[in-house]
Amino acid sequence: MATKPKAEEDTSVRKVKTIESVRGMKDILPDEQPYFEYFRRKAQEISEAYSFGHIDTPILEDVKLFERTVGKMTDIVEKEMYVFEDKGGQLVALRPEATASVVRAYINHGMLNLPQPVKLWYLGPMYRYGRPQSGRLRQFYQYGLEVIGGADAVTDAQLILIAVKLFEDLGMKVKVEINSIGTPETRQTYKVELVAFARKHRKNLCEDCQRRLSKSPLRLLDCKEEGCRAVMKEAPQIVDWLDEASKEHFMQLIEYLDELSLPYELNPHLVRGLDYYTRTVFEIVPDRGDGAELGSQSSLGAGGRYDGLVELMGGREETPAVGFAVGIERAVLEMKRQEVEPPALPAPQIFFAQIGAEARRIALRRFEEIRAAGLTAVESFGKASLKAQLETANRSGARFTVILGQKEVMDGTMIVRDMESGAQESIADDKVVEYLKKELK
RNA sequence: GCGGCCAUGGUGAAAUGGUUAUCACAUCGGGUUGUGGUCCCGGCGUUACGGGUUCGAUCCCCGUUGGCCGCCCCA
Repeated sequence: MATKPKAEEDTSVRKVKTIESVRGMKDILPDEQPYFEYFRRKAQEISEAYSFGHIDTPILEDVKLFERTVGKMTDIVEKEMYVFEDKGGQLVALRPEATASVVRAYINHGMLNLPQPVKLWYLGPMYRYGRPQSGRLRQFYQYGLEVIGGADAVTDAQLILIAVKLFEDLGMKVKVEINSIGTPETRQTYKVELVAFARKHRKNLCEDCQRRLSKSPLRLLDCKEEGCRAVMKEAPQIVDWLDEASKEHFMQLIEYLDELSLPYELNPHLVRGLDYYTRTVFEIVPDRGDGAELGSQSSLGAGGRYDGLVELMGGREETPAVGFAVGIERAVLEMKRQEVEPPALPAPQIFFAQIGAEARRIALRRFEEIRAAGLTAVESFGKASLKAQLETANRSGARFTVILGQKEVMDGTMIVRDMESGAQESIADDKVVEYLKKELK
């Protein structure tokens, strides 16, 4: 007892420094989880409804996996990948996307011997080391679907339909933009053509586009500068350079979409940043009505066909595939913007309050009995005063509060309080569950 | 990776080169014996971190870190 603390010493004690989360990584707290859970639930429902199998792949992969698939020269691999050497000296990467892993799994597990096409869905965190912004984090969640082993445009059409339906199921308004970028070969010849065209108008292009000319000419197409847009309007369009088969495929896709009465926008300027895409590419963007300006991180989901990827990875030749992925944080941001309310958990039926040590001990057991009877119940056993407990009960929205105090323990009763009217009744403790069930009907 | 804006309690704000940094909401506790949604009272911050200028800095300067916006890129 005799210690006499609180002297000069105490004031000199330095507070321990807090540790912040790592840049671009954020906590998703309970009050935001309803949005994420709502998304996850709807994503799982639709995946299962269209008979996709669930797959989880490792977060860590061999660096070569992404260099080979996403493309060594892409920004994602070149600048944005978390790469490090593990203790065994292997170069590993935090996955920046999941398609490569899914295809690897398809090959590794001999899924080519399964009935084709193989349909898989996944959901999990991805990692890209970029400058964080709203809608762009270094760790972010993606949900995606892959259909491997299906060549027909009907597959593309159905996948686009699923993508749109998912957002509609979530109560959101979205638009879909589509384009075809043909094969790597046709893309190459088109690039040459496009560069030739752009050079002729070089003086009208912005500084960035001057650079893009040599670095990533396809990006000229979606520059937002007015001058560039004017020039690009006249530019050759990739659809006119498609090989016959790709053109045919694209036409079929459009027919299927028309058949589905699924609205879409042809966007000849839509291109993709990952090397593996072929033919169909599409993007899901919010539909906020009357040409409202969309921010730069507005794309909610994107996908396309990647016919060459399986072979590139060492799988069987000519295994066509399509897929798409959704950025869940972006979807959540857009849900909030469109004022979509995720379903809230229903309020509990019962709050259980106790007064005194003896009552608390028994309360613990009685509480389990109530739950076992199928009623939803909450408590705050850590609180002592009845006042504090009733405050908590009130906030919980519980319909009834069951009160067990010293007196009730002696009588073998419990008090049941109707939280709306404030009316209370004393009930024999073996009749309480029955009573509550009747009242809650 | 480049450019710009910003940084005050859990949240949203206010204030000043100088005694105990203001308010609201949230939260916790209390308003005597076991009772909520109203009311009253109280607790909760070394003004992001580090350095500098100054007799003195939350306020001025520099750096760091983080957030936001645009670019790049992408989901």
